[in-house]
Parts: sequence; structure tokens; C-alpha cells
Amino acid sequence: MGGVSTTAPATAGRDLPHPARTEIRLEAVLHALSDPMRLQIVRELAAERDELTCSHFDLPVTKSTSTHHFRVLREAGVVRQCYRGTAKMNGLRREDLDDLFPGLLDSLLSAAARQAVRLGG
Amino acid sequence: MGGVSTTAPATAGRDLPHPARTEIRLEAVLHALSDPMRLQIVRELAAERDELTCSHFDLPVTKSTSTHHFRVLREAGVVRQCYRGTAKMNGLRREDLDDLFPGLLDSLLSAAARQAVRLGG
DNA sequence: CGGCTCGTACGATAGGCATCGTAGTACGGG
DNA sequence: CCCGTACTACGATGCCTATCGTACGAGCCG
Repeated sequence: MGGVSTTAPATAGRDLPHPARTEIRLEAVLHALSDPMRLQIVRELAAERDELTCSHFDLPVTKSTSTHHFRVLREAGVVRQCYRGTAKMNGLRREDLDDLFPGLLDSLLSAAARQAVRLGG
Repeated sequence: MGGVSTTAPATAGRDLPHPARTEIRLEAVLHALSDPMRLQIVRELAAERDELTCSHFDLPVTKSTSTHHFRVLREAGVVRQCYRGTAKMNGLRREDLDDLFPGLLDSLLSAAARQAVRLGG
């Protein structure tokens, strides 16, 4: 506070609001994953075990829509997002989810993989 | 047609359309369970390991809305419904779901139970 | 038959949401 | 300093859905 006109140092105003671990609701997680696009994002994020930029994903929608989906995932507590230069990094909140709902994420991922095999190949 | 005036024997025209096992989609299941009301229904259905009538559930909505939620669950392949007299019985499609997505249902139920304890107790 | 209970069908309503396009902001590099 | 890249914000649109109320159909019971 005080007289600092440029309120924050670097990447100011670029923090993204995330729900705390205890604020994550199962219904919101399920809703977030009930969209094919978002489920696909989460699957890729789980496969690569690292953070990925938004632009890494080649989604069949405009960037506006893409932004929307990533926000839904973040607000549901499924992914953690932060800026790194101009890029926005996305990481799965594995630890938080595993702590809240042990085994759920793995079951969901394996269910999605199984369905992909069944329908796609 | 034919001579039979009462077209069908009993509970005629009262069959309910269900998706076949192979038509059940993960996204639809997750969407169905992302509603608190429907998640509660499924939890009760899993607790009592028997079929339950619609009226057994004391939901804070009108009967119209209740009918709607049960239909969503049925069309997603989560529950199987049939008539028994005037009552409509609801049963969890455990076998189908376990075959398609092994472990998923249990993970979901346990996640829901865990959250109920965490928030309610 | 008459009435009761259970559930359905249909229409209305209000809110949510997936999608787009356009205009704009933040950062890094030449 | 200017430009390109990455992402956002905002408004519009059309669809889906959760909810209700009312009117109705189907089966049971006296």
C-alpha cells in the first residue's frame, strides 16, 4: 500500500483466482469433466506429467472458447494456472484431488482411456 | 391390429427407453452426477442395495422436477427404471457401469461420501 | 364405480453455458 | 519503440436445463 502507483511488481494484475483445496466440490469437478473438450484437456495434462501452455492444445474451437474451458477447469479446482511470460501454464492439481478424493482421478482417467479405446479403436 | 383390442397385456405403453450398455458415455454419466440432487439419489440407491420407488426419495423439489431428474439418470445409463403397479422402481446399473468403467462408480461414491463427511460433519 | 395415489406430459420461465467475433492488454524481441 | 504472439474481456447468440404449475393417465382399493 502507500504511494506505490504501480500497485504490484511483476506480472501485476495477472494472478488467477483458484479455489482452496477445501473449497473444491465434487459436483463442480464432475461438471467440469463432463464436457468432452475439457475431459480431453485433462487427459493430455495427465499424460504429459508436466505443465502445458494453453496453446499446446490443438482444440477445434476459437481461442475465446478455449480460454473459457480452461477457466472452468481452474475454477472447479481441477487445474492450476499461472503465467510464465506471455504463456499461461496449466498443471493438474493431482495432489489436491488425490487428497480430497483418493483414487477418483485415476478412475476417471482410466475410464476415459477405456472409452477412447472402445469408441476410437 | 389383430383381434386383441387391449393392445398389450399389462402395463402397456409403459416401457421406458434405456441406453444399451455400449451406448453409455462417460461424459453423460459425469454430467448426470454433477447435479447435487441426482448425486444424492444415486448415493441412496447405492446404500440400499435394492430397487427403490421414486416416491421413496424425499427431494426438495416438485414431482415434475423429480421425474425430470430420474429421466436424466436413466438416459445417461446410470439407473434402470421399470413400473411395478403405480410405482416406478429405480435400480443402479452397477454391473453395466462396472463393466464399462471398472472402479469408477465406487470411487465416485466414496468421493461423495467423503465430501459429505467433510462438509456435513 | 368412485376416488386415491403415483407418476407423466406439456408449457412457461429463468438462468446457465458453449460458441463466436472483435477489440484490447501483457510480455518479449528486434 | 514498434511489432508479433499469447491470452483476455465483453457482448451476442442459440441451445440446454432446472424449476414450477396444471392437467392428465394408470393402476389399486373400498
